[in-house]
Amino acid sequence: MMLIGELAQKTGLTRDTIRFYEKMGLISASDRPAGTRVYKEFSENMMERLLLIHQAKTLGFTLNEIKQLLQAWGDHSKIPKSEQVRIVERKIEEISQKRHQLAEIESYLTVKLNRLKHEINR
Amino acid sequence: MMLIGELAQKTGLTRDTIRFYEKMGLISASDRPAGTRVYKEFSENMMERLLLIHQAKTLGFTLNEIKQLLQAWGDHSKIPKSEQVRIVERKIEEISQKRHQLAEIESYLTVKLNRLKHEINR
DNA sequence: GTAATCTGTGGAGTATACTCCATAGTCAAG
DNA sequence: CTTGACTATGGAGTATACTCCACAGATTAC
Repeated sequence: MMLIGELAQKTGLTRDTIRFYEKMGLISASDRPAGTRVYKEFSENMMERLLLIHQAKTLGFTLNEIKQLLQAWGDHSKIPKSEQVRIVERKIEEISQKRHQLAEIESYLTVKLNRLKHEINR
Repeated sequence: MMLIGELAQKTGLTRDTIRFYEKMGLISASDRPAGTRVYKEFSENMMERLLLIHQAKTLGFTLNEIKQLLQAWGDHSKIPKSEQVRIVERKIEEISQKRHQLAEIESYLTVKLNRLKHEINR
């Protein structure tokens, strides 16, 4: 368990971003009393979740999409298992599509690159 | 050559989005006089470019990143060829990273999926 | 025991990428 | 020759995802 500063340092995200994600319900924290106030404590699990969120974001998923996916495997999820399976299956399908698109763009860029190199050696 | 309505219909983007991209310099148009005003005409080339832009966006690239990339192969680009090569090479590298990340997330999801299915058949 | 650094809250502000609207000119169909 | 569907421009508004700030209490290092 760790406080927000340590979590920020370990994930490379800012405290504000982490608080934003917590308010959005992407991650959860437990309360730790501190005098008249309450600090928030985060688990290793939440640290890994943050890294996953960050990765998914750079791959073009929105926070709402990610949230829906994360809810599909919370043990206390109210979503029925069969529905959870459907959500995860759909996400895997989307990922496969994205990989296909990346391959397409990559080959497109490779052609461009070879043309450029050819122009240089002329 | 076509006007914006046809381009919108063919790419699935809205006119507003296309105008926004044009103002941003992602695509270009030629002028076609129409009385006291001027309409804009777009080539097949620009249509394909829009599809590429759309694809790149769903893969997590920002419009500014895409713009930089597109500028790297404009014939009238002021960027030296050697620099163009570097830009395209870097993009290809990023794409390869993204593919790696997608593979990671996919295997993560597949594990989750199997666990869920196992829980159902219990 | 006090200064520096941490913590939370609330709210305002910013960047990106659109999206909508009002106004007004253009053009093809009947 | 008018009506309906197209076009452009300028500017306001929206959704997403942060980012920053002021304030105030908590903790650590000296």
